[in-house]
Amino acid sequence: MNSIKEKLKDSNYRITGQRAAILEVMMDNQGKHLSAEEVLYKAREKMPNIGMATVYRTLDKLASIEVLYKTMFDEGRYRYELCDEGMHQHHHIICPSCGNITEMEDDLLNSLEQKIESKGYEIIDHDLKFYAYCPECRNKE
Amino acid sequence: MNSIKEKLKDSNYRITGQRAAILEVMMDNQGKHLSAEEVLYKAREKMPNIGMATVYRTLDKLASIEVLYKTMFDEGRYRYELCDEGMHQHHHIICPSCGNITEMEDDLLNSLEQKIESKGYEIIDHDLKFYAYCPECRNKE
DNA sequence: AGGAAACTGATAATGATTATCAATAATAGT
DNA sequence: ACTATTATTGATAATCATTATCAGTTTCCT
Repeated sequence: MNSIKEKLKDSNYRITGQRAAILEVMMDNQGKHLSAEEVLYKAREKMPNIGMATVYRTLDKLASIEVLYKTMFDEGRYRYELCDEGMHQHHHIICPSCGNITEMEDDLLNSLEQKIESKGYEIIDHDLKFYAYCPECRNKE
Repeated sequence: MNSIKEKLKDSNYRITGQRAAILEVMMDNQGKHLSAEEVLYKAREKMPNIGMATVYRTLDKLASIEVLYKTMFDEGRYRYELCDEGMHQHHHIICPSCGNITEMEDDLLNSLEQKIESKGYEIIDHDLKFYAYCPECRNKE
């Protein structure tokens, strides 16, 4: 939490009650992938008058300083998730039935990245998603 | 082209001038990833009165019968691309500078998919994207 | 040719996100 | 602590991509 505040200050961002509330929400929901709307409602439990524009602005700022990941899960809106310092490559498994998003760690992509870099590219990031019915949904049918 | 028309008929879809024009556009731009807006303008060169709703409807229908891929490239809108029968796993490399999208083929993910399936998931699809400066853009600086 | 059903274009509606702007609050320097 | 500077806020309007509506048109089967 303190290192996050340092990051904010380094970028000339101020630490406001609203930002603290949003950060709290993200920390309370570590490992989850929240939409801006979900963050708004959860943040209003802590600060009832917080506005939606503030939520969008804050989430984007936090993503720009790499405190949050901002990802589009093919449903037409972004979701935000707290960065996990320790985790290196983390991929997502999305269940088309219940919508649940599971994370998995694996360094398999390293060799592919080397291949791409050997062609002259400079890789910044990657994004790997699997669309797969989860064990729970498969059993329901 | 004929096999595509078969697919349309099998799904009770009619072959109209508009659909033929859109298919032509997609075939003229094989390997490219067009937004609905781009398809609209290109289709209007062949059929000036074609409406945007028709483009959206047709692209979605063609994606539903697996004639097109529909992918969201993290820019807030979908892009469409003609399916290539022969290609198995095809991934995308997106240059954040010029926006160009390159394709690559690689079957590396098979082993990861097996791992996921052994946990009880039923994989439907996957999506792997690399964000990387392309050789051309790297040289410009 | 005729008729059921699918399709079309124009337009309005939606949903997510972004821009605007006057009022407010956080920080640095005194 | 006080103040000036500047970032930030909430409300609202605007934007952008996409979807729904609907009356009129076209396709295609017989």
